[in-house]
Amino acid sequence: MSQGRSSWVLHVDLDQFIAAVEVLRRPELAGKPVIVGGRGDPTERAVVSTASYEAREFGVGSGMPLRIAARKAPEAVILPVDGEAYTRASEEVMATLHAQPRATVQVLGWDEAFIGIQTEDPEGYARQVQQAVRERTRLHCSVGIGDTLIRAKVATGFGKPRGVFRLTAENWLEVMGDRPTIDLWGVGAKISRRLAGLGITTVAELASADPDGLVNEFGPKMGPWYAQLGRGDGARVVDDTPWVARGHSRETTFQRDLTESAQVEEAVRQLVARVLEDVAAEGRPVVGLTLKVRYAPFLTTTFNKKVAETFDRAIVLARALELVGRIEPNRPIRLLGLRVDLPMPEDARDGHTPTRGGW
DNA sequence: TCTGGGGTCCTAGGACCC
DNA sequence: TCTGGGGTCCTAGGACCC
Repeated sequence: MSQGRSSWVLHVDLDQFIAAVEVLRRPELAGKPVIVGGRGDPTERAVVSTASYEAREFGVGSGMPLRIAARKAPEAVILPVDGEAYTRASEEVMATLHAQPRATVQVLGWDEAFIGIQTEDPEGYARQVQQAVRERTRLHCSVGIGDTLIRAKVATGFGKPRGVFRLTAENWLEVMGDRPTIDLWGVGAKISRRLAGLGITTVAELASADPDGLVNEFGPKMGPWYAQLGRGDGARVVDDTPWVARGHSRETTFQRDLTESAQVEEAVRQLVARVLEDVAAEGRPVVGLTLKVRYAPFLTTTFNKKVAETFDRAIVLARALELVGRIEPNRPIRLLGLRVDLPMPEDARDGHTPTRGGW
């Protein structure tokens, strides 16, 4: 590590991004509890997109029903989601990252990206990145430094807010070993429970788990992937290949449950029309169609239909309406939400397409 | 008045073919 | 009358992330 420049992965993550963007254009909100979600109306069915740190002190967090958030933080200012504003801010941030010297940038979403960099002083580089982002956008970010993408990503959490943290093979188990598996990126409530069923509750236990047991439980891909996650191992190279969408979707939640098939048809027509706009812009044909029907918060039914490569709106709509015909034909309709997914052809990048396991 | 909307990827099982 | 295995495609469903 002392000779020349070593390769590092930096993970840059904006702090309370959406709330921060809102505060920038409403300076009077600085230091106040701010919640952004839905149309900003806590009486509607909607959830919190982001809460400011002040709002989080009341126990408000992302994904929480807006109604409950408003109850927990009655003083909070609740604002509607303004996707275009966040897209603009995001573009400024990413342009700043791309302008960093020698940086390879892999954008992960609105508010985070990996940077691949060769340097002797990753902390110094990270501080430079933070300063550049702050000067150009007035937004603050945290930076994780790692020798793999996974370690960099996990490291960021220890840097928040506005900090820098380094996580490598050297200190991974020391820092993460005793933590529950759910703290890992990619392990949620369900998987951590299944891991516990195998006697694995901590990251250290997962890191040294019997590979065969994991394959038995999770299959040939996910089994080895979870073992690798436990060790923090994986890809070390930041991949700046332009991202190509695998498909597009539109989802909606009804303020009042739908009960008539005519209403369902109309809703599907609208969703299909909206998602086809994205597909038309991409210029690649649709190759399938999935209709997800939400009957209750946790009860979803999926209908798939293979579609021969087509750009034809009428055909796509007709296929979607065929699927509508399969929704509970013998029972009264009571629909909470709908989602239409339109996959597009795999991009021919000779097997390069990064997968979750590729991390 | 109980849960958004946009994504990604994996697995199991049945149908079908050789 | 009894009995294969492997591969691929498609559908349904699940899990997770921001």
